[in-house]
Amino acid sequence: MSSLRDVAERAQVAVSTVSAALNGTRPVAAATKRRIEQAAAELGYRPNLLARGLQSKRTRIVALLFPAPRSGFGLTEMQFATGAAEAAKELGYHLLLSPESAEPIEELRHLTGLGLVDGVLLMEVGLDDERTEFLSAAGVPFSMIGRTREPGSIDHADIDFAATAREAVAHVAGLGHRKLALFNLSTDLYADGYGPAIRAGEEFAAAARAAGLGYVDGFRPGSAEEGGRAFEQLLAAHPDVTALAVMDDHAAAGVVAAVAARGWRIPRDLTLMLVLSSARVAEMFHPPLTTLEPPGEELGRLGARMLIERLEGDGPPQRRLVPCRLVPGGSSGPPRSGR
Amino acid sequence: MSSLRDVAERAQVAVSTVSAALNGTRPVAAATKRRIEQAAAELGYRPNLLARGLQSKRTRIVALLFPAPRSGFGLTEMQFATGAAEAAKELGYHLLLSPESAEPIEELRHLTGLGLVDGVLLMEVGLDDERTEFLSAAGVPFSMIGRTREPGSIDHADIDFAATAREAVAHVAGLGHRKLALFNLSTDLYADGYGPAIRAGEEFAAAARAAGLGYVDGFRPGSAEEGGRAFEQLLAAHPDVTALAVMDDHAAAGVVAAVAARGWRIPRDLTLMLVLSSARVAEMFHPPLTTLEPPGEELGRLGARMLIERLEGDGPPQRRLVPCRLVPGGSSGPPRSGR
DNA sequence: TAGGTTGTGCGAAACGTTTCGACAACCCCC
DNA sequence: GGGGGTTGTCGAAACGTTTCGCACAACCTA
Repeated sequence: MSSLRDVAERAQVAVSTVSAALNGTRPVAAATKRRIEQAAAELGYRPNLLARGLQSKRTRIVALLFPAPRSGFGLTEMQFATGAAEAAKELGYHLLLSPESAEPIEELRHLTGLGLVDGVLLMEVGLDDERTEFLSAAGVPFSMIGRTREPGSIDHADIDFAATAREAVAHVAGLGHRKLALFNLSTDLYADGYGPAIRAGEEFAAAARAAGLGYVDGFRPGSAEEGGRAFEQLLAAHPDVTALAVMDDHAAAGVVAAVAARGWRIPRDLTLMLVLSSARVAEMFHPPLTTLEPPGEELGRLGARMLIERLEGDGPPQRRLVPCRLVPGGSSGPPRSGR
Repeated sequence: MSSLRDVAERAQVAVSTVSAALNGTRPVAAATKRRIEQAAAELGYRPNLLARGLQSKRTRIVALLFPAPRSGFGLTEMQFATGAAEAAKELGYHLLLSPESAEPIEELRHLTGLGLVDGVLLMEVGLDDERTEFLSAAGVPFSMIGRTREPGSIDHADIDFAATAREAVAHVAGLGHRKLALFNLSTDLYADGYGPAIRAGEEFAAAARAAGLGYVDGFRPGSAEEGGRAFEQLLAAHPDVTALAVMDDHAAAGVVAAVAARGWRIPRDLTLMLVLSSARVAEMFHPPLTTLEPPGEELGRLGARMLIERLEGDGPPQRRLVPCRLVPGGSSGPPRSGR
């Protein structure tokens, strides 16, 4: 690899002049500059990021803290990573994929102590997340995909659950339904204070109320079997429910099976929506399910972008909420008439 | 951040001694060493990776080249990334997630010219892959997940298609089936010379022949609709096929629907297997499909590990082939009797 | 013509490591 | 008690940048 010195020699100038010319950090005469640029091009010069980082204290590398995949992990989490990596690249940054294990704080201390990364991007943020406190205290710039209970002045990008719920409610209300039920994520996650589970629950309730729609809540099936059982219980307790939103895709599979088992058809007898799961999964069903697809890639992009903007200069804290995209499938229809 | 100099001052020794003591790179008296270690611990010293890399020409960072997600992207690709990141971490390395775009060679030139990464991990390797030639010529260490037509002496980890096919064939043969069909990946991928598609096709044919099993090939449905149609065509042309392996998960959904449409049941009338797709997807079906699940995480781990081993010292080129894991579902049974 | 103002380029220091030759102290043994 | 070997430590150079003070010429202004 050729270095700044090689370029300087070839262009017959001092090293510092080359640096200045290439970075535009201070004025250089046009002729000199041209000579330097040509020399650099001829040598195929690339600045050494390590040397640059060592001197400038800025590596232009950010880390994405990637939790150990829990069971429900899917495409969305991958999209966070790819979206963030792409956004970083567009802005001239690099993304480090840092798996997290059981000792997140210790690892964070290690990672940030290395001087390798300028900032950190957090995903799968809990309602109360010790990592945010650590990073704040350590003075390490960071942003979140998701959010804590009180994000305060921390940059974050998250799903707009309120808008998502409104859209879902409007969708079924527009078809004439009068009563909607929500199957939330599994009890385990819910009990952990998993943000999306909590917020989706709250916002669906609020949206239904605002729309004057009947609403049933409280089921949290985490598997196909539980999904089927929950569906039967739901109908037993609330026979007038005609539309159902399901957050766990396995549970949705169970519902589909239970619907078929009782001789019903979708969407004739039930309007079924998949919430926070990807359309790719929804297409696997027959008919393909109407889906509220989380904007994984965009959230990843936004998270990375706001982190980098914070690194470059400071503005007010940013918060970006993006609603899920409603992908109509074949599982939506008017409510079943009479009984 | 405290530096080596701070530690040296506190321990009352020279900087170079601290370096030697901490890295064990040359002997240091036990007492001195203890003093140094204590000083380091008290200061919470962490070596600066940039300075270290600048000097030693080794950053202990490897890049995973991540292609722009094509349509069929799924969990497996994510597992490559997470597996590789974890393996790297265990070995004291870091993983850079580098998205690829339309100009892979130019990007590769850029990335490797920066001096930031010690080596590169390639995934989604084509049968003829220009990236391998570039990297070889540039002298950049790399390994592959997947393989080119002629991997030669390049380290790689890939699916053991032969063993996978044998296992699938043995599975259905053991149930009494006499004739098996394979629905390969979509025509687009196949025509691109997508390795897994080609190799799976070859190996299934070979395994069936070796087992004395009838075998039908040539279908490449890439969607649910195409899957259903292919299934009807298959039965029309080969009514004696009783077992079917499908590689595209959407196509599998179409097959399931077509089976139901003609009043058949799985597994009573058809044994259906999903190949190269994840069990998580297979569970979405009713009944859950028997799956040959690709060892995504392990391949990621192996790829990273063999790259790092190559960086650390050299041995003979490594090749590791790992078969898919057979996850029995409810879609396997004896062949339908008579017609 | 003297003094100030630009415009341009240079050299040296610094970032935090690793590496390597030099060297002091000590021991052993003749 | 001095030569030769061993053991442990030091200091300086180097990696490839960026940054900053300074030098020097040319030009303008009074």
